[in-house]
Amino acid sequence: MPELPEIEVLRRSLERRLLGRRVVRVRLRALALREPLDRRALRALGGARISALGRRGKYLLIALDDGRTLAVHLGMSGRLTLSPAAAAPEPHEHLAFELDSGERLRLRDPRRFGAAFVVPAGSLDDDAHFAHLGREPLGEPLAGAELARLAARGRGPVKSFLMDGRRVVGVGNIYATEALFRAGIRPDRGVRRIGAAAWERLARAVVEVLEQAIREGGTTLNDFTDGAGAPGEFQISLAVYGREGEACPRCARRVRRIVQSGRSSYFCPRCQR
DNA sequence: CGGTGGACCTGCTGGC
DNA sequence: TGCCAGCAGGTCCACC
Repeated sequence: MPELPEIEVLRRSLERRLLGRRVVRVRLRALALREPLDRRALRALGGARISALGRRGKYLLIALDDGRTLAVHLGMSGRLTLSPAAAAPEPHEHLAFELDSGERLRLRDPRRFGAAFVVPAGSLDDDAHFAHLGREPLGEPLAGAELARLAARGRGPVKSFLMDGRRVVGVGNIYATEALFRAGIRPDRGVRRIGAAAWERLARAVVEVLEQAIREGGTTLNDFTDGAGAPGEFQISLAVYGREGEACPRCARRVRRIVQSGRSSYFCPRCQR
């Protein structure tokens, strides 16, 4: 479900309401998400105060004032919301943190592809979850030459390359698809057959599509919301993702769908080569 | 080393 | 109306 823009929207929406809050109590209702939950380490967050909210790729990083970090990944179906502690647990609410504000930060995840774990003080860079993650595409904006360099020893289709978190983080199926449309590149084109100009267009398209999606509150296809429960609006701006058979917004040709590595790709056969 | 395909889960939808 | 195949925003690992 959530790619970089959704996690960034979530981070910003939770930041104001979580900073300075103390964790009063930790509630665990599941043994594992995509990996076992470390009950002892999670429970031991009780008493700590939240000092910062960060993000690395698709991981939300909740920093505590003693240096520990609570890392949360939403997988495909995860949601993280803040609501009054008195409200009953919601379906698939596997993990929750009661705060001194009288609210509860709730992690729901029907498919349990997400993750939640505690990173000890000072070891964020060493943690195996983050060790091999690639470059953040925003901040210092991604450049075409850099994409070309990252792909230099690779083969295979450009869409798989874009979605490979060891190269560039945060770009999933929706935003890889949309960036390729904006850059005019077919998702099944091999990285070996992409020239400098196309890499430049692609780098710019990735940055633009991610930034626009953040501005528009993320993409809500089914159930994404920010920390307050508000849906995003970028789904209105999707040019081709999920639009098989519809008219290309640029040339009105029918959008095609193909399957690559088991994932759907959508593209315009006229605008993308 | 790099790339692919399957596994991990539950829930919803669309076609019959 | 009801059932079920197919599909879903991600990641990891075994295998070639």
